[in-house]
Amino acid sequence: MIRLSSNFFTRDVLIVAPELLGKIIVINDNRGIREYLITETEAYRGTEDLACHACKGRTPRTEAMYDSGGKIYVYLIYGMYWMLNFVTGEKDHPQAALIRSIEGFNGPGKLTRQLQIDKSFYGENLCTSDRIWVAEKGNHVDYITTKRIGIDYAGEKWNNQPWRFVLKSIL
DNA sequence: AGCAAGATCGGT
DNA sequence: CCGATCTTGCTG
Repeated sequence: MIRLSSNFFTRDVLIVAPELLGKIIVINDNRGIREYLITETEAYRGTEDLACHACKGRTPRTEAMYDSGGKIYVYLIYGMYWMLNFVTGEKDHPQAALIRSIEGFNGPGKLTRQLQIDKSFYGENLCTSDRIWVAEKGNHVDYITTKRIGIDYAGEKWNNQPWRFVLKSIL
């Protein structure tokens, strides 16, 4: 398996988010080295996207999304769940792919509990970190797209973008 | 300083 | 359907 480098992540999130399907998140921590297959992602794209946190402007919380692709953007939601995002695109073009599911763990809050992801991963570089990275096996995947989950507040236009990507099968 | 909201989840 | 639980960002 080969670790994905920054040239994978610095492309547009609408390219990167679906391409993350079938890739492997590798975690190296006190429980050893573990591998998890990515099965579901969502794209959050720029200040125009009213579902993207960056639409509210640049704040300390969203700062990581303004970095160049390949960093980690994590935040706590509902006081309980860490959301794991991979920053994509060029510097100062805030975008991120939310990792919604990994094989065996459906749901963005459940997978971070399994991976032991928390605030300490904020800004971490997936291309150089020794505790988390993304690898590929070189297989092709089949997937479907749907609208994104849990963003009704963003209004009809953004709620209806087909920016959720779900792995159907590995070819 | 106070407050409202939230890219969720599990139990009624 | 509803509550848990707490950080963030906005208002005053």
